[in-house]
Amino acid sequence: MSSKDPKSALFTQFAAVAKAVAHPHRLALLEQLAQGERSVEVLADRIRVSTANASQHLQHMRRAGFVAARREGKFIYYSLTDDAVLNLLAAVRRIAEKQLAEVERVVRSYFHDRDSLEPVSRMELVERIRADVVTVLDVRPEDEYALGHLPGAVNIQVHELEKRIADLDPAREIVAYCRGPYCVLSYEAVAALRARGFNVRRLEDGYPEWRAAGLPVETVRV
Amino acid sequence: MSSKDPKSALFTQFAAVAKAVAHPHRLALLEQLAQGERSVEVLADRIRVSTANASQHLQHMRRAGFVAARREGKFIYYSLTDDAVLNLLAAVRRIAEKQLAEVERVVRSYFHDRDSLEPVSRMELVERIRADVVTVLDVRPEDEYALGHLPGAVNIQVHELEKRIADLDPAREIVAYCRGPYCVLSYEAVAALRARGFNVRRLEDGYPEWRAAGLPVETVRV
DNA sequence: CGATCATTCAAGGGTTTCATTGAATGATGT
DNA sequence: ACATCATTCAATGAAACCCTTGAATGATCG
Repeated sequence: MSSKDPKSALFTQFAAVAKAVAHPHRLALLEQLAQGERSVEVLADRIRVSTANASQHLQHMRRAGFVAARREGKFIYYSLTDDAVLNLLAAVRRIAEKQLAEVERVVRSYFHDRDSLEPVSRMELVERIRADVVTVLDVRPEDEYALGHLPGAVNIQVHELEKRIADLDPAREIVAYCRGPYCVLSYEAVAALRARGFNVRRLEDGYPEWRAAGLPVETVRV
Repeated sequence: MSSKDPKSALFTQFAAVAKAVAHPHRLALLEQLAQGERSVEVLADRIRVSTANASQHLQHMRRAGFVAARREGKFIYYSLTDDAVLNLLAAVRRIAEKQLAEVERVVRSYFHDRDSLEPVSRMELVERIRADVVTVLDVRPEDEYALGHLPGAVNIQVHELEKRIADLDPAREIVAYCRGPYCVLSYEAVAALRARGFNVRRLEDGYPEWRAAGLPVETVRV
């Protein structure tokens, strides 16, 4: 490792960083961690892998400096150490979107008819929140909402939309958001609410990108 | 591959993109390609691997959409398909610099005393070129210079500096640049010229970053 | 056409990575 | 102290990756 010439030693280090994001499970873990701190068990459960497996991947990323572990009681909470990791993920996504036909295909078949949903940009949403002309809808699970959400956002999960439809003002435009650009939940919410006649659009990205952009967030007090 | 659920299919695609940069040789190839088009043999020679091996890595990256191949005569020239790849590399570098102590150590021991060299930012150099108060010095090999260089740059390689020292005006400040932030050549040039009493600094990045930033470049006519 | 050269292909063996399993660790609560 | 629970460790086998070697391809040139 350090017996090679310095130039290739550097490339070896850079490659180690890239390897840390070069596995589907690790990307899934990072997406979860971008929402906030999580215990190993919760993470393993969310991405549907065994606890031991999740633990191994997390340690791999800890060695690369991507995540940090904190013990509290009998749980160990992992979190991102640096928002630069989000930039790396964004760079990977951008290339994948542009260059892999396969991604386009998957996205289209999964997020049916993406274009018709006309996503709202972050800046546009900032304006509309200030002008108080939109209802911001957070469709993530309650615990993620509690760890942080957009200012004034209402938290209703997709499967509860029908039950709590009365909480939404049909006269106001709604902007729904979720975990990130590839999170399904907000697509589903938009589809469901449109079927009910609401004027609703998606935010282009999700909560982590909003926070990383330095825009204000709220948390639920415990 | 496509039998899995769409979410993990997406992550698999993203991981494939990351894997394309997750090997030291591939990173080295990309650094070379960032300078411009190159044939397989030249690339293999530059990074000191066998032709077959270089060919394999190049094909790996072609499958990922990073590079394109063009046949001309009996040579096949590879080139970057997209400047977004440079963003990805920059994101990897930034994380490595920030989080891997090892990188810092290697950089320090190799690029002795980096800080004392006070790099010049791109914007600062643009100003100084416009004011015509600097000599811009390109220390890369002649063929890379020919493919593209900063406006008005003089091309002198490090091993020829002594011979051509008369070509440089000792009264003007010199800004040296090279292939990229981790290219040794410009460090060596700065050290050599300082020893001769010149007022000389490095450009913070290199030619590829300059071009990717949309700044003007010149090429040598054939 | 036949020779030559750059590149790619195909097969091999060696190494690394990955998921699973069951045991070990370390903190909590009785 | 003992039982419990979350996490990590260690070992195993399977799969993926990587480099080398030698043959195949496809273009140029005599």
